[in-house]
Amino acid sequence: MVTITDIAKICGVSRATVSKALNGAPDVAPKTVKLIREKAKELGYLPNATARALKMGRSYNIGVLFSDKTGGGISHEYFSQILESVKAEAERLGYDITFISKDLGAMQMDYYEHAKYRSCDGVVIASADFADPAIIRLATSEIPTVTLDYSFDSRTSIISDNVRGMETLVRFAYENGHRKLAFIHGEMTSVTQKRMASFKKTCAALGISVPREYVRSAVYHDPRSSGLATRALLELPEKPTCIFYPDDLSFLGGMSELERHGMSIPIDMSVIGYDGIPLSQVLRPRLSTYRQAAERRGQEAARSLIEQIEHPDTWLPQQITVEGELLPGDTVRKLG
Amino acid sequence: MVTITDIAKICGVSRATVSKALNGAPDVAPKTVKLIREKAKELGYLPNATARALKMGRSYNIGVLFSDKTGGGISHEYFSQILESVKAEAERLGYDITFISKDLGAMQMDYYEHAKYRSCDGVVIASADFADPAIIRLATSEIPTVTLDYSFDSRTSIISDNVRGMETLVRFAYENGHRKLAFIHGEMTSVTQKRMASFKKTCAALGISVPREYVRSAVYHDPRSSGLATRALLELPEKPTCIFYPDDLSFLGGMSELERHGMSIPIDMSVIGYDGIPLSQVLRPRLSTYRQAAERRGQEAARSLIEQIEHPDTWLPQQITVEGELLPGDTVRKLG
DNA sequence: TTGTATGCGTTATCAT
DNA sequence: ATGATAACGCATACAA
Repeated sequence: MVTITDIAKICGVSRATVSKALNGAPDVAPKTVKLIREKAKELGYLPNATARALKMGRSYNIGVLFSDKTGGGISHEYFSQILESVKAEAERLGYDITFISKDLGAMQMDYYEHAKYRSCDGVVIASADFADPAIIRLATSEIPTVTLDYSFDSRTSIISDNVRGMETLVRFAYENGHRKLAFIHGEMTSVTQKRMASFKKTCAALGISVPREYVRSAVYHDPRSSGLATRALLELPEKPTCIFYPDDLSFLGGMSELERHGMSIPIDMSVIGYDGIPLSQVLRPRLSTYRQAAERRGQEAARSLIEQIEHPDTWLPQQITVEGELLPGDTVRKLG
Repeated sequence: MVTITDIAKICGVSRATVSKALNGAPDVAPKTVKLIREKAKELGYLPNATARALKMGRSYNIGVLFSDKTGGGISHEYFSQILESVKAEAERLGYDITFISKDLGAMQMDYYEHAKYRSCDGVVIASADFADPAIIRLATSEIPTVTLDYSFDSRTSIISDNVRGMETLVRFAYENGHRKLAFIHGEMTSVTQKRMASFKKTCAALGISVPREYVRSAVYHDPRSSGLATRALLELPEKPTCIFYPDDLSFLGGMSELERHGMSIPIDMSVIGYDGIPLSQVLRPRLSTYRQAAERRGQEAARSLIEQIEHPDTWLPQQITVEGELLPGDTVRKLG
């Protein structure tokens, strides 16, 4: 391994000078800089991030936290899109990313400890159970953090406009003549609460009454449970004309169930998803859904986290709302 | 930050003793160990991976390389499954993972340099363009590596049984009475070559002749291009009875195209995918495909890489083949 | 403009 | 059984 010491010897200067020259310090003679840079390149010198981190107290490494428990593991398209955009933006700004988890090998540590252990400059918390004490510990620690879809006091968060999103979808169904709307929701997180409240509020504003039995619970990203909820809805004496699903993936469970009943979408039943993952627009008919801009959200998360890391003095916590958009698709039938 | 120096002071011993006690060295008095461990816990001491890495020359950190160019970005379900399983196995063995990419921030480095810069103990190379000089440099360097679906000389690789997989699928179609098989393939990688060769060889063995125009090219994980290929097949005077797609996701493009032509699967056309991602079995009808055990492959990759890192003396390069399995699904019609 | 000295937190060697 | 010391590679305050 080539170190600055090697370069110093060859160039006949001190290590300090090499370090300065390589880092663009102003107080080194131009020709010395040139010589050093040339030799460094020639020898294939590479800075050692580890040593640099130890010395500077900055690792240029940010943690990313995906707790799979919530059904938001990285293999779900929506979250992998977020991961990919966080990664891209972080790398653009010169940071690497490391996954933060519980229990690394034999040592048992919680999220906070893991992040400290790896000297992460900050952590993006995506898809986690925000009631978990371990998450709370991390999010309220001295480590800079950014959370997605949940706000901790005096912390920055990237919030999707769940209220507006759901309102948009309900109005879309309404404008297409639907008055019997069924709502299948995921686990009771704060996101779920917002969407459900917005659903009910918008319905009320439009003069639509939602019977108790039109609201069913399921699990996010789990087609099976949404399939069961769909079946229950189809067994009602008075069926809805449009079903809202917790997310696009969950809709697939409903799709199967509808086909099993010999029903065609949207002729016999209209459906609406949430998320707007690429898959939803590849299906035929295209799913009517609300697109949460995953890339923009991941990018914002990384950007604002690094902003906080690099300018802690001028930084202020904020809730950044990233707006989504309606993807009309073809699964909501126009009712006479 | 609590360091061993703090603990040493409080316990009235030297830093060396603390280090030994914490790492379970045999030459420390049991009661000293007890005292030190207690105080460490009390103070909330955490080892510093950075300092440890610098001193030991081992980072307990492995790189993961997904080059997006190949259309195998992490947001594709198959690759995110691999990522997730690599992560799980690495963590189980006490390693963190870091993404390796080109061009970190302002500094431009190639993959090899990035891995060195972060002191990775090894790298899992998944989904890359193996003709890329930068990949070759990394894979033939002194850094331990494991590749997926491509073998470098004297390196270990995790190979999926593409030959057997394709043979299985062709025979499956044959047994269901199909004799007119069309084949849509992805970009010409070594994997593609193997699958195509196996397709043709198996057809030949079964006495099936494959007209030139039944073989079309598309792009992996790109429904659109497979849709176009499908359209071309449907315009032939003599249509095939069964279409093979490059992968499950690509099939979705074909699905749309078939529906546009008013054709129903599998009544009017049989189709076969590849990969066996969860999505494929959520669709109705269930896709007939070949499941590559992504989790097992990711796990094997991590396991064998760490094996190599920790026991370089007894380690031997090997090609590990992970077998897949036929998922019969319901998209291949039984022909009279 | 350049060099010297020091320390970041840890582990390893060799005395004591 | 314990401790003093050096070293890993780097950046920086300060001296020259």
